[in-house]
Amino acid sequence: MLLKEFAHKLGLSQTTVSRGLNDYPEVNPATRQRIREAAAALGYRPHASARRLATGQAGAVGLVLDLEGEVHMNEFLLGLGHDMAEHGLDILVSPMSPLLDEVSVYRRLAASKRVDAVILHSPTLNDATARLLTDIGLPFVLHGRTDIGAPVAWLDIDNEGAARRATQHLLDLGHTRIAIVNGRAGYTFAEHRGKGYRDALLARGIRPEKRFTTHGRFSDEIGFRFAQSLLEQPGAPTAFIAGSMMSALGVFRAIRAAGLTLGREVSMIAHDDVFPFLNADQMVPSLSTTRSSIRAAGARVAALTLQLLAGRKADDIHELWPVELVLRESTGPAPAQ
Amino acid sequence: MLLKEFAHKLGLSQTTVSRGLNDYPEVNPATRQRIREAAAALGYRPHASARRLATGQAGAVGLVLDLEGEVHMNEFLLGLGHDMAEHGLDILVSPMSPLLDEVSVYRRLAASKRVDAVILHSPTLNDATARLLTDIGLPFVLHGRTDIGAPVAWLDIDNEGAARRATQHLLDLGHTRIAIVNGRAGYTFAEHRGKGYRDALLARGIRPEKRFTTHGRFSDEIGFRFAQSLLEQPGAPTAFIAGSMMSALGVFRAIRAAGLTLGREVSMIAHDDVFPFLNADQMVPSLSTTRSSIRAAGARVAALTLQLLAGRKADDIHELWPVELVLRESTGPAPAQ
DNA sequence: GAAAAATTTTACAGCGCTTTAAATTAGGGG
DNA sequence: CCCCTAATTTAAAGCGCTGTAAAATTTTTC
Repeated sequence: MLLKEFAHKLGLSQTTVSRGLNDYPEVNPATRQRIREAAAALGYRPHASARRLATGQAGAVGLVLDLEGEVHMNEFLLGLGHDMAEHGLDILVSPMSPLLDEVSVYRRLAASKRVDAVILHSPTLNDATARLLTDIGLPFVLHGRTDIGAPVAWLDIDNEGAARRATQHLLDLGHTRIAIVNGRAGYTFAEHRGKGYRDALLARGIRPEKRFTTHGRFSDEIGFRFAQSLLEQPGAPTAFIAGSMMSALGVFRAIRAAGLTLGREVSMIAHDDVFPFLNADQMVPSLSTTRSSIRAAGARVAALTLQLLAGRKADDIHELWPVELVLRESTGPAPAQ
Repeated sequence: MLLKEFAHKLGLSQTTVSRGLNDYPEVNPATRQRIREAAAALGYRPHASARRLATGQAGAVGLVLDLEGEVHMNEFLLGLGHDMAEHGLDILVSPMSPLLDEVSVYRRLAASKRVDAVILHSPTLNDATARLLTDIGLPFVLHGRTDIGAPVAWLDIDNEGAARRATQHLLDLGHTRIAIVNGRAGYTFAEHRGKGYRDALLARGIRPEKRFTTHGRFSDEIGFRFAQSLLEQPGAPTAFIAGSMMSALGVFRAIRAAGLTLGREVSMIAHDDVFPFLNADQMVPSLSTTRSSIRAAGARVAALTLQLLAGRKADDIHELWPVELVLRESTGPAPAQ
């Protein structure tokens, strides 16, 4: 049904109906009520494209995803969804494939005014995409952080602090050879975690060994290979920090394959983004983790995006979330030499 | 930049430029070429909303996702993305949250003409959403199958055949007590798998035992609990069929926890949707699987959706993909009594 | 070089909505 | 009961593009 017909049925002009639905103050409350009810009853909804053309707003936010080997996006999306739906904003997803050029994807979104803002994730320390969007003038909210010498709205978790605390805790337990399965080099979260890890070691006078760090996408396989190769070396680590639950599974597998027991001969702390299908608490032994809900982050990013669109300055939108350290059975005192 | 300005720069009329970009035959090839190049060089893109309003096409497909505990969607999206991007179609994702009502989400998409079609996944045997969309008249392509007594465009994998062959293979190896971690009851894929499993057993004169089947969302935890409880019972199963790699992880963990060896005392075949972060081939022992790439399915669903929008009859769009059985180390002869 | 075909242009009517400006109605005060 | 102001409602002008119609121009054909 179109506005014309709907308004006619109500015996009102199109203008009044439109205003009634769009919270214009000059509409008689009783009239507004009547319009609202009729819209719900008859299922009238303004034609999205017409509305967008008239208002000049796209009514959508973009999400350009590099999903290859990505496991977090589901949860993030789940968080994002509710607020966006509530405000009538569409989420427009552009999965990147190796064949697509990221720059042109963004330029297309911007030039054709398909989105009002974009949500960015997994930035590098000096993120090219963030710079591009700044140049284009397309507003964006970053899940993570980057330093591009320009105002950026962001929400990030304290990866550095999380890694530092995890490392400190392992040190407190007497571990001195601690290995870390980190994310891909260059990405802010991975660099921050690396810094927290190294700083904690250095603070205790331990020089980080290069062989104790690996970088890569989070997968069972990479965790397994890294841990397996280390565990068969002399001077093997007695503790691992895993960047994700996926890597933790692999490390766990390698520990077991080496005939060792997690929580006794070898300790591990994993970073847990809180996936419903992989529960650190339910594992045997249960897994100590640095925990931060990526779903909650998604929900908050949605709210921040709405604020950005409502006019709040990007420079004013910065949130750093603390990460909790949850100790369970996978961490124990370092074995005696 | 708007059409008016762009056309002016080219010294052409808006009509010619519009036609040039939209493949009208009456445009001189040389002119068309010039328009194309200028558009690329100057970054001109028609205003999406204006175009949509004028053409009456939404230029987008909807994806209403129940992401809770869902792990497949990433891969599916990745498959979907390329073709959609190539045809300039947006993917509009509506993550469902418990607070949102699915019916109203679809009605909203339809009434406001936000999408030209919808992609549905994980249907039940007689899917309410499919019926709703049929009633509303919103075209859709189903990833999976349902029987609603009306034409439905679908692409599905042969879940029944996959489960049957997996079960048969285990029977061939001498297993008679075979347990299955199935998906949520009522969902077509789970029912089909259940049927394949039971038929294979019955064909060998074995009555399926109720305790050997569990239904639920795919997670490490459910696999673990189910397998653990069965393995400590008398007459424990000697083989498992896991509905997903996630459940397989849990079953594997329970087998190990029971002091048994996968591939020797206990066999397992898992269904593998081919996730980059969880590789059946790389596990120790490597996992026998029924395999079907969900990413490939996504890519094909995109193509089918485009065909549907191009006018192909829904009734004419049915694809059933075979599932391959890949034998690796996790399956072996049933242990002697 | 005229006729026919191909290409481009002008002109404009929408697409369905929002929003500005103008008109109408209602509410008070005198 | 009329006038003035405030509260509501309405008519009409876009938003930027596509697509139809008809005229104008260029190119091709014989």
